[in-house]
Amino acid sequence: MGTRIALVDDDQNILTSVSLTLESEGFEVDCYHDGETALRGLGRRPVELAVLDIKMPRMDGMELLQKIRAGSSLPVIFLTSKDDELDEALGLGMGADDYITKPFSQRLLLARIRAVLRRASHEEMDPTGPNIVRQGELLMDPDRHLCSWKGKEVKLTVTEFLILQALAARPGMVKNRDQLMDAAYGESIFLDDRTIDSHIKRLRRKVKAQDPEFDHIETLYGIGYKYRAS
Amino acid sequence: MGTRIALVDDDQNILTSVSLTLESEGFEVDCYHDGETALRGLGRRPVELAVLDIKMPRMDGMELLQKIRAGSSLPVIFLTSKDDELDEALGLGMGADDYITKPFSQRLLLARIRAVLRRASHEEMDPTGPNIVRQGELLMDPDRHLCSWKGKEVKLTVTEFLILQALAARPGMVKNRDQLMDAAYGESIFLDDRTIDSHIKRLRRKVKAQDPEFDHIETLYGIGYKYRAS
DNA sequence: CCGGTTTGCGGCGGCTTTGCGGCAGGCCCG
DNA sequence: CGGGCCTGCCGCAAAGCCGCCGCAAACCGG
Repeated sequence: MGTRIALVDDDQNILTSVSLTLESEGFEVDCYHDGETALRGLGRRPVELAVLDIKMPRMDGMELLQKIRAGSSLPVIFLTSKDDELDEALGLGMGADDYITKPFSQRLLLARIRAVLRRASHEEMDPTGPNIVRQGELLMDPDRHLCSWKGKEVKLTVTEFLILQALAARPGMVKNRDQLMDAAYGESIFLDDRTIDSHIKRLRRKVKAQDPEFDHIETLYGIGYKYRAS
Repeated sequence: MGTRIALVDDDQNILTSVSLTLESEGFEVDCYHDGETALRGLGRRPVELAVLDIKMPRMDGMELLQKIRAGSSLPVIFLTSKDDELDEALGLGMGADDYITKPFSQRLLLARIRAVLRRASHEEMDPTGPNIVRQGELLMDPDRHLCSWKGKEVKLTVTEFLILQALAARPGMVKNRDQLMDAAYGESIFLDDRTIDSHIKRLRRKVKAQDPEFDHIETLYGIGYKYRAS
């Protein structure tokens, strides 16, 4: 008998197509149209993983996740609409294990489901999970190379991404240019210190393009930079 | 038997979800709803790490931390709401070992807990810990280049920071100008003694800008300076 | 109380660090 | 091969920092 999965979405199309796919892969699927019925259903028929749409009538995914998490550590994958603010992916911060943006391929969903299940089963030895950085309004997902400020996407190059990540992962902590260099490139590479300044310049410019108020990348004269928590 | 962790938060949701996660990871968890009961409980059942919400009824995390620190070096991780003020981040200055802003993923919390525990266990042999200075209302955290008086940030330059640190690290102890020079720059540099006076001048001015009453940097005529404990 | 010494403090010139526009080489992709 | 992006660096201007000066006030021993 296959692994049981709960699927919660108010879109009947998704419900049927996804459940067909999953069943053809040997999973057993419980479908729900909204959060409230899902919550009741989950009480009666426990599952090993839940796939939740974020936007739903009566009780949305976020709220449902909280209620679920109040009583168990059930693995959860979120479905988010592309044009839902990226912000919603913050659900990850709420304790979801992964998320997928619509539209998505069945193949991708399957891969994610299997990955989450794998992680859940031997959790201690495989701490490889989505390594989301969330600092106030800043959201970074290295796995998908996604970065957003106040829900609006900020397109960063790899180097910029790594530097911002290094800063935001430890808000308040001062990083000198060498440390940022190490974060961006491996250790032991020789470049002008001031190259970091250039990246900081471009970083600030890009985020400010979304929000002129942004000023969380602080300069410490003679020391380096730090990310100021909100 | 797993490592014992105390979890203190007034939000039942967090209490249950976090404790479930931690227990599934092999930790043993003691839950408390507020600081007062936590303090009593900690006396009866010692733990190896405490996770505290900053905002709580009856006795908040900050106060609890102080009471804990009065009698032990128990590792502490703070939970902060994202809209708590900067001041809260200073909880670190109060001697917390790390902090996480809500909402947070279970995964992140786990990672931080393990990191703090790892650091704590290695601490005896590796004195490279956070080197926080706390003297009454004065807080200094070199890693974050953070200095605050009565919760208000005081922006210092590197030299000023080093000098104040040298003074405040040993309150009451007199330092002559050469000693302060050594603290600020390495040893063996030749500068006019009176340069120190300039830094002291600017230091006093900056702290007084936050609190005109401040007078803890004392002059010892013909000898040097000392930091007077509150 | 007096004179010499020490300190507080405003200010200033020079040096260092940073912000930022710009540019040219490199890489990737069509 | 051509165009577009990324990137490292340069150079200038602005900002920040620091050491020192000079004067007035504070201090202290006699």
